[in-house]
Amino acid sequence: MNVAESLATIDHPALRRIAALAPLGADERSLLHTAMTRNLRTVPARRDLAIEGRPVDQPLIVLEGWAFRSRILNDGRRLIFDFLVPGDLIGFCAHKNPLAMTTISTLNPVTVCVAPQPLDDSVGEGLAEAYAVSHALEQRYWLRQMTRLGRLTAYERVIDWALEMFERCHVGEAVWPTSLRLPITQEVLGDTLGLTSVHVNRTLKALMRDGLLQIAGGKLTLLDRERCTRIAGIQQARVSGASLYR
Amino acid sequence: MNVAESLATIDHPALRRIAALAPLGADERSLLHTAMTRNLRTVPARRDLAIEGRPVDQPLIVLEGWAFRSRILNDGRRLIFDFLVPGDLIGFCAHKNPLAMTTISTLNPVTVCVAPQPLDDSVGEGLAEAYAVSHALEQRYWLRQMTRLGRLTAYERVIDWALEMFERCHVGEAVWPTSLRLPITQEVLGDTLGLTSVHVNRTLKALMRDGLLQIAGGKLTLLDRERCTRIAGIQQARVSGASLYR
DNA sequence: CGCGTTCTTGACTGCTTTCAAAGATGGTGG
DNA sequence: CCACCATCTTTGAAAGCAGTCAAGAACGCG
Repeated sequence: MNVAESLATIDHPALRRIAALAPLGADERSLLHTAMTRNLRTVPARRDLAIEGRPVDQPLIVLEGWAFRSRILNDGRRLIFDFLVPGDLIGFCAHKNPLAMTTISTLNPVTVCVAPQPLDDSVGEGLAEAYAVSHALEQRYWLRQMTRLGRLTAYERVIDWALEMFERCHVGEAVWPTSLRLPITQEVLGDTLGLTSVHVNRTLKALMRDGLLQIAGGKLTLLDRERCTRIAGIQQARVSGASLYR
Repeated sequence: MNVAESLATIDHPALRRIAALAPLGADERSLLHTAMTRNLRTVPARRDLAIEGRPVDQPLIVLEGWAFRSRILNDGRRLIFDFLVPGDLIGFCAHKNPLAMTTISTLNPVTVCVAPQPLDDSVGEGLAEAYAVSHALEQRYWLRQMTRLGRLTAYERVIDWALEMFERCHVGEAVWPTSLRLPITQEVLGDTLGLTSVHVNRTLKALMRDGLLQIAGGKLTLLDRERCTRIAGIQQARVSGASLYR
């Protein structure tokens, strides 16, 4: 691996996010790098990466694009559990013969690679730790989603969700940008927040009017992060002593 | 230990539930049995077994009593994520230095024991599998909870939740009893379903009027399981996840 | 440029909450 | 055994947040 490749890979958002979860050795980074440059698969937008109830196959890493986990009720109602962005893991299961618990669908073209397995105790300890922390974070997001759906108003839900998206996309980074590209419609956001798209629209208008945040043109912009954080007001528990958050 | 004790333990709901998750060898049952008769700890009602943000200590098995996982917002709003009943596991984490993601509080006196660790690959494979399946089930319940909170009406939420409680308490059992003792108030149920206790009360009245189920005197009774299943059945996943198009 | 998707807005409906107060329940001590 | 108290349940009236329905405007892609 030459220097140019090394730099390019180190800058890859997916690798950056995974590396932020646990300290990785040079050999582990190399394992990841190899996986990320081979066995790539790109799935077009609006396709399923997994279908609820079907057997889970190889564990994957999302390298490019966005996807979401959802469930659709018999009468058509849909709930979106969460989004998968570069650096997220798919299909890790500790037990035998696992079945997919949710459907995973792409929002735009998604590139994945097979997640490398830890080789032995020396090469892979950090990797295993990173996978475990990634899983713990996912659980934390699910708890936060339950709290949003169960106890926050529409206004609060949008704010809290927006902050979470920044967190997810910038794990371990000291500074957040002020905006984030989102390939999602208001309908998708509604199904994520347990609202109708009409009410999402009205709520977004109110949030912009109040100078808190803006979602327009496929871009989420935090207009007043300070005030958003205060309104969301949910205490955030850290999952690990490691300094993932500041 | 005399025979009577042994029989009593084999019939113990906690052991029965864990054994239903994966085939356990005689030595593994023995490990569990030893753990379940030593190092017991009983915590009174209305105490915390864990506090969000604090370090997680030994993994535990609930032997007796009920507890719940919750989060309380700054202004006092509370969401209950799920309930822990005999046979449920607490404090299993794959990564280092884990912190509790939720507070766990007891509803009545709860007896726990330390969960035995698998000894090696021969004695413990089934145990490890049981723990993994238990964890997967927990995640499944969380997804179901998100769906309830995000997309079901109050009426549907109560029904779906009631069926889930029977499922949780009778994992792997062919026949369900028609009723279940629940040490929970309507206030607790409201915080579980994202409703006010007042509306829970009204909804319960409606469900009883419609002959579907009854929650009274600390007992949940399924009056018409068939019809309840049909109403909650909207939660059954559709095979065609393909998602964006309705 | 044209068409389908997405966004926006208004009017109306309705599920759920809020507020308040009375009634039931269960445990405790006299 | 009963009085007493705290907790929990129940009910009504009014208000509010979010959903529904509908239609026009804006956007983006080919």
